[in-house]
Amino acid sequence: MGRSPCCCHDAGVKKGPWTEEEDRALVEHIQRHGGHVGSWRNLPKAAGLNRCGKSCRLRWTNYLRPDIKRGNFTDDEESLIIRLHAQLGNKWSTIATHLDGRTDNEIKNYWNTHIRKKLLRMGVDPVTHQRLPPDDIAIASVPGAAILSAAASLGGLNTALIQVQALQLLLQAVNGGGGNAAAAAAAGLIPSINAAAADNAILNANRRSIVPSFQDQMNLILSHANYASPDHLSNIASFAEQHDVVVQRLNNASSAAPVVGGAYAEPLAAALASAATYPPQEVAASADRPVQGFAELLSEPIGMPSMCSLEDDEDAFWKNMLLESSSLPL
DNA sequence: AAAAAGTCCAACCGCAGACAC
DNA sequence: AGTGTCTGCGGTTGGACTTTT
Repeated sequence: MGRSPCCCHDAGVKKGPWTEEEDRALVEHIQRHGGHVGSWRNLPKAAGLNRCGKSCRLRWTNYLRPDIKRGNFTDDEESLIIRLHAQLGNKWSTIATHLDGRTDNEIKNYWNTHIRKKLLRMGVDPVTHQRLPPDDIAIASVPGAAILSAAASLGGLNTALIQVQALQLLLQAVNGGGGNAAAAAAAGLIPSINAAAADNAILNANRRSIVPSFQDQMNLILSHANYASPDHLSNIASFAEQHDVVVQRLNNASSAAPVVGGAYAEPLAAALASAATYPPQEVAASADRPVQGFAELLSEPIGMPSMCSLEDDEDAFWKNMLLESSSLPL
């Protein structure tokens, strides 16, 4: 109901950084009242502070509260913030309720100063969580070494995002959308993919997960690349459906030995080379195609999925990828 | 060593929902 | 139903600090 007159506009009310004495007065006042503030508007006078009630509330909730956790954000916290932001947008206070001891202000600052820039470096729009258009990031023209370097610079960012990025680039190349340049760019990601796969293997080794592993997703993509044309792939490139296929495969062959990191380089390079020189070689017998039916089910080709969109249940691949990495409930 | 540029984050601003009267 | 007050929220700012030139 409109804006209220605020004591902050009163002449003589102090603004700016808080002194130790002011902090002490505020904390002691709140402690004297058993941690209950009552009316923020009346608090400054009662506590002997020449501050506006609003300023006192902010100081308490963002800095002086005893349950506040200081220090750097962990990788898990960072991953959770990204996931929650994809789901909630700039609802910092809601996001803060999922992170013990972190304030909305702190999370907002961390997003704007760290995460946002990391996502942009990865070619991900921090607002929509979708990949930026190729014109914006010119990914196909970036040498493989530069992509690898960029991936390495991600530092603490959870490996799940590297995996997501790698898979998207790979699919783009395998689908033939980027031609030779895209294939070459994706090939440059092989070392990053291997590193991410190794990380993922470590993650999965510590728990029995029914979520498709990164290796399984890679194997599925490779299997597509080896027998299917780009046109065919464009029809079956729904991650939600790939997810179903992978789950089915896992159920059918749960004892299969996992593929470890370094094993990808050779078959992946071959697959990319094949995709880049479409039309491809001999197409395998249709009976061997696990996703043969999808092309018939879909009336129109499906484009690349939205990156990290957690609101869309059809994008179970992204959701599971991130859930797996954070192992935290929604 | 010093100036300029960039980064970080505590604190402020103003809007709007909830609630009391 | 209308109005005033309180509180919470998200966007923005400004100054301290760090890095680069």
